[in-house]
Amino acid sequence: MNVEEVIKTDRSIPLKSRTIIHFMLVNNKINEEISMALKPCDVSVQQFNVLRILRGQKGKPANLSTLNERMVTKMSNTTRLVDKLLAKGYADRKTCPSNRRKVEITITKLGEVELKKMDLAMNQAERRILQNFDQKELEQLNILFNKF
Amino acid sequence: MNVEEVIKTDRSIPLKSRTIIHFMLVNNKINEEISMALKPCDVSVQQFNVLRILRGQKGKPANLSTLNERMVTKMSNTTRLVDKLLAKGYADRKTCPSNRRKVEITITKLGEVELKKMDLAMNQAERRILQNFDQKELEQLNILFNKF
DNA sequence: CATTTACATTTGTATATACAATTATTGTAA
DNA sequence: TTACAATAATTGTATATACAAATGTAAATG
Repeated sequence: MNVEEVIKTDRSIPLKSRTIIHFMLVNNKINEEISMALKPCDVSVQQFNVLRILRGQKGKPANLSTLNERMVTKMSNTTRLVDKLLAKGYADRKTCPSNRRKVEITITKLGEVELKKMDLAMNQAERRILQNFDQKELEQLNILFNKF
Repeated sequence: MNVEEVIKTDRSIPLKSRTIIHFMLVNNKINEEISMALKPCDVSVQQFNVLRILRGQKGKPANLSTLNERMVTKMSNTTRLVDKLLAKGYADRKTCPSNRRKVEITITKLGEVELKKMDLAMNQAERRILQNFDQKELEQLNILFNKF
């Protein structure tokens, strides 16, 4: 992927600007791959993400603030995101008996079954996205990402 | 930035998955910085991007498909994006005389003045985002990004 | 030269997201 | 124990984005 070629410019871009633009271009590609992979499962990346968190709870219910805290991309409306999962029957929501301000969200059996399929699709997408990287380069990437 | 800490998990994540999640976390941070930087200028990243392209045309008008082609993040509605720039008086739009299907978009004097301010804000954001990187690391990043 | 096809942009519509305001519940201090 | 503040979630609203359909213009074809 050549930056100058993709955005069709013939001028040279300062290294810092170029790095940011380059990053954004990669981001577009990754998003495309992932949403394409999850499309047959009929969930968004965010929904997939929340399901994974719920599964990680191992039965222990999660409330909205916990979900928000653990989400990769925080968004201002976790309520409505969970609404979608309820509508699909992938999650269950009830008010917390000990503190009725809170809410208890769990993944359903169906949610777990579907999540397995999503995992598969996601793994394939990850392999496609990172197909040109060897182990050492991936580690290098992670080290560099730590500096952000 | 430690992935496991940010998403609050205690399990170890496979390297490929970790890389993707790490990337997304960095993306969030970059987006936050940039939209914060551009907020006082009252434009979105996309609008800023289009203004830069228009300036790059050096007077030569651009049509919508050209803009779309050169935008870092392609989006399905360049018409309405340009509408916003017109409303702010940053751009000008007229139908192309030689081919009335096309449209000629140019940056206005005011647009150029404001874009200068945005450049400044953007440069500061870029410096903040990349403050922990030295020249060599930036080059390394760009090389690795090429592999996506 | 009438008809079809291709092109460039715009509009409609559904969904997503950001941000602020509101509701409901609990905790706390006078 | 009443009033006030803090917490947790929900709702309203404005804006953003994705995707498809529609509009208007030009080119090509018979």
